[in-house]
Amino acid sequence: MDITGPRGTYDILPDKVGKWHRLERVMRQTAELYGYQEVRTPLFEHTELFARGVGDTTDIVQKEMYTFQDKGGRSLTLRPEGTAPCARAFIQHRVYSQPQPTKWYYIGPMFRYDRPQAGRYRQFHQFGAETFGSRSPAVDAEIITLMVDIVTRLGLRDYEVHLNSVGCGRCRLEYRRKLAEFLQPLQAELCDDCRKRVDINPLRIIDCKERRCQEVLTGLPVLRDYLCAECAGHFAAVRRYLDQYAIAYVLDDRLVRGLDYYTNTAFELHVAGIGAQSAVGGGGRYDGLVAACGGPDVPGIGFAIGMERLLLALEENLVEAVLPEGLEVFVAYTGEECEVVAHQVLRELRQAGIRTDRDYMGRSLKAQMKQADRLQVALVVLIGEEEMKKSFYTLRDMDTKAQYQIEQAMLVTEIKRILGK
RNA sequence: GUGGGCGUAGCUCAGUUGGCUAGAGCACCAGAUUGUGGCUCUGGGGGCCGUGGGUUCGAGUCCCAUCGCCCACCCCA
Repeated sequence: MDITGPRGTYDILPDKVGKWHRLERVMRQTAELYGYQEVRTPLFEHTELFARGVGDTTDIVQKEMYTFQDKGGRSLTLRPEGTAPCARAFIQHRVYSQPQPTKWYYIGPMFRYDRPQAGRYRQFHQFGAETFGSRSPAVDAEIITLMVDIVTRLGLRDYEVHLNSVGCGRCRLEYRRKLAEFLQPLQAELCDDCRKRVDINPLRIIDCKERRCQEVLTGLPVLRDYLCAECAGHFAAVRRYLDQYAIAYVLDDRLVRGLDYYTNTAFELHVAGIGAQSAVGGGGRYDGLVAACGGPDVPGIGFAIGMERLLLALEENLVEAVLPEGLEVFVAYTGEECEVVAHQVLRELRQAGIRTDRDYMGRSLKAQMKQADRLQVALVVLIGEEEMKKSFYTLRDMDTKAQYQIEQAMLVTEIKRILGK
């Protein structure tokens, strides 16, 4: 075998799928508890949407997108995140003309071309929630509360919520001046990336991970100190709402989102011990995004949770999986003549809503019993020559090993009775 | 894009200073008085030892390349 799945992808086989069902179920239930409704958008969009909606100075757009041309020559991109597609759908269907706010959630695969490592894949899954249409700080708090609620309901215990505010365009203008003043004499000491960022996107320098940069940057002015009165008030209100619910968080000066349409609140959910990629979730307010995508001036805020990372973090706290609906009855038979009858009985049981299977491997009766045992069925219907001759079926209880003859016409009724159906 | 580790049966792994038909456990299949499961016993199938070159009388074992996986940098979920 030399064909394998593409790099950075993986298969979720049946033995693991129960954990995913559980994740998805809790996420949906919790979001709906908060009044969010599911939205499903395409897995690919016009490349332009992400260039504008994510920002073309970001790593995502610059080097991580799966972009291709379709046969009509359009440039399309597999979605690297879920917010821009939501904004697009919000605008395209003029949802803003409905009563606001609009509260949506989504769940599904995202695609980024990046070197895989622990907790990082090229196709990965996100749960996300977005609220459009309200500037209220109570909404910021709600969205953070929802994120925390989901992970705690799933059993996550050791996590940290990081919180910051990046203000609005006006505050940042002021801050950028201060930042430029501060960086001016230090430029030569910054890393190559940061030297480029000085002009393109100076805010990104703040959270540069290069040790040298971090040393150079001690004493860097803190963005939060330059918030305008309105933004400072908004942030204070968000914090009050979080405190009211006793949602713990740590203020993080280095938590930044660099693009112009990201405003005010920014937050991330971190978990230690799942590898270098400790961010399990993150989000923030993006009051300029809808307008940037060609819509009206409608504010928004949202977050996304990386499901693979959450699963990693949950592994130790053992998530109980949703168990699949196992089989209830196995129809065993001997010989060709009985096979035809067994096939008919199989049909009748299934039509009666009883989860039933039979042998397709030409197994001996002994092997069929073994298979029935492996499948963990409660009952086996045995159809052999003797049963045929005397027109009955043998019904065996696999737990008690009790076995008795039953009139053929009574089989379905009897099985239903035993199974309590 | 950069660096490190690893690649032997379906799975988890052994495989001595390179030496005869490459092993174990689990799984799978078949038997153990011919119509019956879970335990036990016996037997069996299954491996281009990631791939391609090279060194050698001889390579799973050494060298080179390549691919893949894992981890880390960068970045993010």
